[in-house]
Amino acid sequence: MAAASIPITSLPWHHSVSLPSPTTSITVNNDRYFSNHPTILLIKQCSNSKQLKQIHAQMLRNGLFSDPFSASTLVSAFSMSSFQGVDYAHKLFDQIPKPNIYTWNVLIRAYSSSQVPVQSLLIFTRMLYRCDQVLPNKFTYPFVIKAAAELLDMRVGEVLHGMAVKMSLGSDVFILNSLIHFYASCGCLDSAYRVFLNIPVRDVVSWNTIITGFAQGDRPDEAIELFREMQTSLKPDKVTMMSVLTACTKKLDLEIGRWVSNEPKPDAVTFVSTLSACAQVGAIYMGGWIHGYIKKHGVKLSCHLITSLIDMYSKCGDLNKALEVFYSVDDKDVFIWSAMVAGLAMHGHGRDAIDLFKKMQEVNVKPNAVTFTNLLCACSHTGLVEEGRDFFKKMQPVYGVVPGVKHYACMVDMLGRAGHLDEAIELIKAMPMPPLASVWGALLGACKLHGNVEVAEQASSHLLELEPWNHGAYVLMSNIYAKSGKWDKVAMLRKRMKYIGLKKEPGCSSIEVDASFHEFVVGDNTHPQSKRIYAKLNEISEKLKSMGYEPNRSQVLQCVEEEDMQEQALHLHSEKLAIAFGLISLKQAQPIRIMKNLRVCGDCHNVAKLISKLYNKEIFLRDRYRFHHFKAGDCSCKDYWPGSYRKACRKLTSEPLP
DNA sequence: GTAGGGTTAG
Repeated sequence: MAAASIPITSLPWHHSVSLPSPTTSITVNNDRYFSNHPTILLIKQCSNSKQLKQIHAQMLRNGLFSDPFSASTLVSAFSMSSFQGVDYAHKLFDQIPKPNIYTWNVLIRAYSSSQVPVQSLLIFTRMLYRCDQVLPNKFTYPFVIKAAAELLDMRVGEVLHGMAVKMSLGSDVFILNSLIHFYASCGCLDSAYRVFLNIPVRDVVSWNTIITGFAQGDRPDEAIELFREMQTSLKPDKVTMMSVLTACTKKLDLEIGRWVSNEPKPDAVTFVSTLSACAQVGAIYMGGWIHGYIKKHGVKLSCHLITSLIDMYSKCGDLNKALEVFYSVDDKDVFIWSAMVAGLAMHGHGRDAIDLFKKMQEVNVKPNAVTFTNLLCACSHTGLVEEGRDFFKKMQPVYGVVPGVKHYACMVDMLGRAGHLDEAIELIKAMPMPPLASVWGALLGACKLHGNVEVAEQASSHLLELEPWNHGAYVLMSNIYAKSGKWDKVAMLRKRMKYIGLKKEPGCSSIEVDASFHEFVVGDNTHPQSKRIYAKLNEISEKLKSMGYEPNRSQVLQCVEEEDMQEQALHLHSEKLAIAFGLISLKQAQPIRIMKNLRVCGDCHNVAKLISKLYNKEIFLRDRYRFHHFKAGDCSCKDYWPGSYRKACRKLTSEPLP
């Protein structure tokens, strides 16, 4: 068969595209397969249905449509786009003589989240009655159960539940999670909870689903209780926090409702738990609203509540508000002082944190272990090594606080970051307790900063021994290898990660605009305002170039070879998208507040500094470890955090010792 | 060699 060359002018990436023709074919189980990967790649690159339709026409002409794999890929591609796309996918599906289970599932999935979820169920029954040896599998059930949940059809859901069990799929966690969602949607929280309890190994989604169920079903106390229980075995994620936030809001609503009907007012405990959820997700609007409510209704400000407020404002990026609350109280206990030290620390005001610590002693409040963790953290984040060493040394003899693992981790972090790797290692060796993962993690982080491969290898092997599932360790290690050009080792690590099923946590940034959250991942184009965002990014990029800015390529630590590809990867980091969105959607006087789940990369850090100057805009960026406050071209971290440790070290050594 | 894929919130 000769290659057919057809111009598809509307495809953006080429002026003309040749569809590959099948060059080889083999027969397996009476089915003929063609080797045609390029077609599939082509389909996967399509961004709209017009392009897909053109490819479909071509496939029909050169016989590729009779290849089940190509055809099902096409159906899948159509079903991904809008509702019209699903409709078209359905028509296409009907033209396939013997669809395989994957193709069935594709269509069922597409309908399950469409405007007509009932179609999912209809196609499912069609599949059952066709009797051509295609049976539903573990991928089918989550979709049909989802459709039943959408339709709130109790009977259908129960039947599906029974079928899945009969097919020995009764312990598949995906199916069971879907069932929890189904029963909860139908208002049968007890059935949902029973399913939840029967899951052999519960994952984050299981917990999230049941927590959400209770939160939305007006049983917020149970939701919050489950959230507490969850934390003993699993790390909550973004979805968990949103669900907990819902639960807290509900609780507050219920409390207010009860208060209106002359029952006891919402108490401080309610506010403490709600504020803590706000702090964790960075919901400053909601947090501020609660603070307003507290003031308006004269809720008694206990030390606990004050601590929560300070913590919330600090973690949401409003240090001034946190300080305002702090100074408005006369009688402060050790928790309030410690929270304020932590707030100053995470915003990079190490000196102020130390001053506060001194003031605390002047008024005779005795520091505890938490105070010292925060204090050492402050020293570490600002590079105050001498001070940190001194406090650590005095902890036990002067203040009577025995250093714990956390304090050692802080010290290792501080020393390592400042370049004293040997001293950090000596400290680990001298630890009276076994070093936990946090200690090795700190050492590994320092190795990344200083490009020390040998120590990094040791640290990561200790870390992975303790936490084999820690993908952060793999990513750090592979970045260290990449930085020193050891691409073979990078490849080996990626292979191993894949082998044990670990995935890199995708970078994700969120921004709160008028009380609603907007999230971005790398290269995200799913936001409704996506076009405007990218236009803004281009504008920024032009302006920065004219200022003489060059992207910092060492930040792209994947094996990307082409130069402009690298620039693109940098260009599309989630924090940049969020900043661009902030620029177009906030008023001039409003600062941009962004939260990132990972650490900010050096290039984004530079760009943020430049943008703060260029657009005269304050930017608060909370990353995994701390805050960066960008203003007039500078950052509150004084560049000590991401990459420029040398500068900070030089600054340190030139300063007189205390 | 003949593959691929799922659940939770707003």
